[in-house]
Amino acid sequence: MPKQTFLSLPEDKQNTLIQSAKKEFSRVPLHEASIANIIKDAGIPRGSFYQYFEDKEDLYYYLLNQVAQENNKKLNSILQEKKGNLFEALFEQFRYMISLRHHEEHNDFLRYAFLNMNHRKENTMANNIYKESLKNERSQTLEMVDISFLNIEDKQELSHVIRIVGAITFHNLVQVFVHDLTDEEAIYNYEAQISLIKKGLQRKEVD
Amino acid sequence: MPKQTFLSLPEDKQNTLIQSAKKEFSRVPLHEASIANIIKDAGIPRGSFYQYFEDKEDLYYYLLNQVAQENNKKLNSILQEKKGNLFEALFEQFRYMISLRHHEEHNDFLRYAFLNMNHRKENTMANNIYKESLKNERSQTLEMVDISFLNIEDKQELSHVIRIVGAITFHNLVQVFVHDLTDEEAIYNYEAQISLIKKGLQRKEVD
DNA sequence: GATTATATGTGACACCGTGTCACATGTCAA
DNA sequence: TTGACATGTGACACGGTGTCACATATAATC
Repeated sequence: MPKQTFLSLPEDKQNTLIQSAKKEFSRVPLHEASIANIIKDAGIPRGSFYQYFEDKEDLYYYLLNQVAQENNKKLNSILQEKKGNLFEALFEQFRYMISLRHHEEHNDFLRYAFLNMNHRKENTMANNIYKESLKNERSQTLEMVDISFLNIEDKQELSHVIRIVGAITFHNLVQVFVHDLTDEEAIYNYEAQISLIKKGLQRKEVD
Repeated sequence: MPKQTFLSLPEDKQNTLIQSAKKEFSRVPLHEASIANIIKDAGIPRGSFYQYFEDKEDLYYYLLNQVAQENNKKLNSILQEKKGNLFEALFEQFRYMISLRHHEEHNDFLRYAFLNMNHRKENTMANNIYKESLKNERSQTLEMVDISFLNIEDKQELSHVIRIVGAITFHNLVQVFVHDLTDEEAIYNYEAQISLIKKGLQRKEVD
């Protein structure tokens, strides 16, 4: 998290730094990005940077979290629209996520995020839904899922469902960027996989 | 891949370097590991290192690939033992993977690998099964799966099944290390999730 | 065995990025 | 005006990387 010093900064100065940071994180993946470039672009001295953030990661995950919160809002609105049907909402959200590639609003920020997806980034993107689902904490998003669509006994099992679809969704998103899939290819694969887990991977006994 | 120079080295000199590398990669995650430490421990000059490997990653993925090949052999033998039943084989393999934590043979090498799992590491660990499944290349492992256990039309769909169970398996392995789960917790979660995707996530219509 | 060519070993060095610290400047209250 | 505290600043020490000119070994040819 940014230090208080940063949050007290006039908004335009915050934005300048954020823009420069996004620019750098869109140029190269996190581990290649340099604070030197960010402050040069933003025109602030090195010492100031460390008044605002702990380090490069601190700034990066602050930005990623902002993006994640936008996505989360989107997911919530889709879930509402789909009346709690998790699978339909997932498709819609997946389509939305891969469509973001074509807007250049976030430049290659998301692209590099997915190309170098790891546990921490995934958790940030998932907005801690994983954690909340485990601890049965109230989560606006989870509350909206209508479990009557799901083949589970109780709400407890929902956390496993969330982890399953989460893992598959992230895996597919990574594939999109790694293999530069077209929207059609990406959606085809994702639908194939979600369809499989919906109906079950195990062949039913022939009675 | 190591350069020819390294492969031509007398075996004991290769091993010294490999041991030092494993030591360093067990001390800290890849991005914090330093060539300086490895060569100091192995007692070889800096210039020599670059005769043998392109860089730190080159060495790291060479080691990870060795571990992956061992795991792959293990998986093959389990698949044979389980007569091609993918799900039973997965359980067994999962148990085996988490049991590795308790041997200190690989020290914390695997631990840091999973704590910082990303696309490239996952792909290396999966031994390119993903790729092979996509391109319908012959893969010893894939050939051993008896698809008559699976709810799929043709062999083509097997690639989606592999990606699904792969994504879930890796997700669970990462959780093991991130949350320091006990063997029991880890197995319980994994079984719950595999069981769900076997029978299907979607509630069957009540006729 | 002498000579040449080719491969491998070596470590000093230039380069670059990080995080810190002593000092400068601003803010605000007494 | 003064002092106390917060914030701004950039030079610097540190540590890591990859390279390059040179040294040494190995092999091949006469």
